[in-house]
Amino acid sequence: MSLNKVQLIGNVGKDPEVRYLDSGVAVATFPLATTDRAYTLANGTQVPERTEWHNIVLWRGLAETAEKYVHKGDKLYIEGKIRTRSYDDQNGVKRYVTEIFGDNMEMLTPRAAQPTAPAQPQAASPVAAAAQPENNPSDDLPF
Amino acid sequence: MSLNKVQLIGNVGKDPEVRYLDSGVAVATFPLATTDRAYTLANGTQVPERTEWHNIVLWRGLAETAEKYVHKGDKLYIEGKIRTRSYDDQNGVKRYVTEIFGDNMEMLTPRAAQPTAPAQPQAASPVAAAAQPENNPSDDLPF
Amino acid sequence: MSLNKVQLIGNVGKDPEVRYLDSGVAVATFPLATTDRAYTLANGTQVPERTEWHNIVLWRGLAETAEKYVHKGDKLYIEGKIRTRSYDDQNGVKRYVTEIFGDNMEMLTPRAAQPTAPAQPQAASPVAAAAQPENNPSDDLPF
Amino acid sequence: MSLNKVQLIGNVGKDPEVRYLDSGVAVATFPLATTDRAYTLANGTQVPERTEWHNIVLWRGLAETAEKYVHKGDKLYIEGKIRTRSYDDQNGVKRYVTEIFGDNMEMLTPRAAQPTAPAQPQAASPVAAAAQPENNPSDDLPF
DNA sequence: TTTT
DNA sequence: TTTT
Repeated sequence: MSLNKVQLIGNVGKDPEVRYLDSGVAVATFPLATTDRAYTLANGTQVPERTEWHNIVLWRGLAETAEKYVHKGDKLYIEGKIRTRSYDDQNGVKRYVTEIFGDNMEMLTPRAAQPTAPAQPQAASPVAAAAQPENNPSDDLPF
Repeated sequence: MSLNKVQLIGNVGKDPEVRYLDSGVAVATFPLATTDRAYTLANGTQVPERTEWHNIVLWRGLAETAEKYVHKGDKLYIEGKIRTRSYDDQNGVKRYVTEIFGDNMEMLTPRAAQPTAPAQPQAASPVAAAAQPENNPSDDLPF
Repeated sequence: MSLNKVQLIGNVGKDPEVRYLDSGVAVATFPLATTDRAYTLANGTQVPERTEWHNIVLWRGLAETAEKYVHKGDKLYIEGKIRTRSYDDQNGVKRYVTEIFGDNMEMLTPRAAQPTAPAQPQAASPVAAAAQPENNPSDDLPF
Repeated sequence: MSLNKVQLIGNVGKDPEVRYLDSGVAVATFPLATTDRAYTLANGTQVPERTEWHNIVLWRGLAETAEKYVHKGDKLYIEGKIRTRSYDDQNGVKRYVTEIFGDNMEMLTPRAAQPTAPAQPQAASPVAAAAQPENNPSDDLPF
């Protein structure tokens, strides 16, 4: 009885940072920018272009794909959910950060010619992947 | 070349607060809860139910519709975009809040029998509305 | 590098028909209606309400959930992909039918009070389900 | 109480065909291909890549944008609704065709360097556009 | 602060 | 063939 879905097409602001939890689970994080075009209102007001930065978080297989194939400047499609997390800052004040937990990603930047794939029959293209059941948190994940 | 889209189905946490800007533009805000069901991982870990609260912001016609028809507890479909806004807290520290600017809303809670509509020819049902072109910010909006 | 996504909120036109393939895989089909409201154009033209019927196809776990819990008249959220299939009609003429292969479903019609669940520890609610990896076709599926 | 939404990222199969109704309203049609990757089932079955062709229909401003900027081979994001239409074939048999009425489009193929825009300050980029209220049918539209 |  |  609930839906929490986000879809973004934007540009990667920095190369992904990938860390591995003790369990071996990969987590990738990077910023993604979406930009609203400038436009002019009926009353003549000019609303300037505006860029929104999204904190993308990917897990497991998607994180590993991002580590290998996603780079600063790439255009990506990301589908996932909104997740707000709280933490205490250095002054002990509770802070909130909103992240997008991606469960589907499509790379929209054409790749340079791939090196001929060495003998990996019927392997699906690695540059896109839907979250597998393993995109579930496990004990040592912070949620 | 950009997409910033959010779709939520959830429950309204509080009656909308509606204010009117000097220009007469209505702005409605209210919290919406989406809930991920509990589930059990392959390894037996139980991940509990988790509720995410979204700060919904509606403008103009949608805000007026919300003022009239949206109530605490209602189930809603909201479509819109993610928007992060910063402000200085009472200590002058920069804070961020992420909001969902809705541009489409569908009310999913069946209404009690409506009083027979008194002579209002061809008026579309008011309980759902897509943002009109006027869902644009105007000078006195804070962005 | 591709996206084919459909999201529907509508009403079930008939109880689902469920069949089981030789492999034991369940397939459910039913029609779902979405309705565009009537509205009046700027030039005064009245565009009447219009209902679109979608052919929903669910596989495996989702089909079994539909068999148990989905009924004519229910309001559903369905997420999936568009799939066009061809067949030869009785005159040997090629015909096309477009279906929605659902991979996520949320039941939006509140259920009558459920009988108290008899001892089924930590089972997630059955009335909503995301496609599991097994929502993949198998040999004896017609695609 | 209803949602009929389609989102596609795919490649344009042919240059758009654009016609103008007597009212001056532009209508563009073209095929768009989305492709599911090949994959291998747990049981070893190989499911081959599969391409789905979608009949895209754009109206008014979007149609004019498509006429100017969309070409065979381009990658597009299209958002819209599913619409099934019937017609009688040459034998008087009723046939159905499912189309996607787009109301939002983003061009994902980077354009060659644009000729320097001749003095048109603050004009929004023309290569993307959301349907305006005028994306409504008018009397002389076939629906 | 909602709902199941 | 649903629903408001």
